[in-house]
Amino acid sequence: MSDLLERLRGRGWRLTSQRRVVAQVLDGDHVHLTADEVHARAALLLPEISRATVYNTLGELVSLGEVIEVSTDGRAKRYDPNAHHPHQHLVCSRCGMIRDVHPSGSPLTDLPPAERFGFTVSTVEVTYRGLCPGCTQTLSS
Amino acid sequence: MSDLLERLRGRGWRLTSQRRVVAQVLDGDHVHLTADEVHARAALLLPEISRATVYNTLGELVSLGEVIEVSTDGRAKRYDPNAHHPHQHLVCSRCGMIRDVHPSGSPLTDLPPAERFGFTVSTVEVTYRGLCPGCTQTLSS
DNA sequence: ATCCTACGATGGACTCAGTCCAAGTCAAGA
DNA sequence: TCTTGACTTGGACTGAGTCCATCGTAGGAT
Ligand SMILES: [Mn+2]
Ligand SMILES: [Mn+2]
Ligand SMILES: [Zn+2]
Ligand SMILES: [Zn+2]
Repeated sequence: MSDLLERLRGRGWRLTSQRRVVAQVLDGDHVHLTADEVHARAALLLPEISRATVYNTLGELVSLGEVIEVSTDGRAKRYDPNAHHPHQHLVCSRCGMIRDVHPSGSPLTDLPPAERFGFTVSTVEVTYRGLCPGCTQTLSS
Repeated sequence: MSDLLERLRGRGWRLTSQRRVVAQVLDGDHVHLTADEVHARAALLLPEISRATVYNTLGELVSLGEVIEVSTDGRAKRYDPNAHHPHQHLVCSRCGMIRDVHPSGSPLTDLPPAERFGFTVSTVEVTYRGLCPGCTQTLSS
């Protein structure tokens, strides 16, 4: 994720320790943390980082397109650093676990012009819901 | 929507004036109201109905499958009485307006077994995002 | 028609996620 | 090293939704 820090510097960002730590926490695959989880992990590395700063930084990363905001039903939004490889999500309706998935077909073209009602359609979001292996077992035993 | 009231009676529900009024407010096509909007409209017909009752009734209707809960990003959930005709949603990212749409293709089968990671996948939700005709014009002028 | 009571309604307190703001701090250019 | 505006901080605040003790009433029983 150090290339992310490079890109941010290129955009005129001040490289504060807080921003470095948030970027570090978001590094990896299949990462879908809530803001509070990001805050908790960041605080292990930089104890006095504030919740407000985590929210600010995540918001900035989202509007730069470096992180995707995933809103799952009623719970807290999740933040996904895997923004440069388009993908969809498979969510466990019991425990909330999320996996990245890559469906075949292109959902955007599945919406015929007659069904667009004059909208300028730009993105599509597909969420598969079901039970993860662990929860399937728990509920059937 | 009187058939809805019939079905509810069949399930042992007490037909209170509050439940009747909520059912009445939810009648119609392309209805996607927030809980507070349902409350406001219900209160025109039955002034002292409480927010808690609206939430309770909506929750019950959802778990009976009579109403669908649509969670749009960070805002309040919307409640959709069009539960017996499967459909997806087209949402204006600026003003929040929602239209029902019927994409071709079946998104559920677009997820190959290899991409299911042992999940028992039961539903799929597709949200198309873009600008409605009004907002497209506003932003381009 | 009246009574009974379990189911439902009420409103106010509470939680949780997220935003806002005034004051203090510090990264980085001069 | 100095300066300054961008950034951070913690606490107050908001909005959506839940919880709960208490009260009311739908509808079956008599
Ligand atoms: Mn993802
Ligand atoms: Mn709908
Ligand atoms: Zn699970
Ligand atoms: Zn619009």
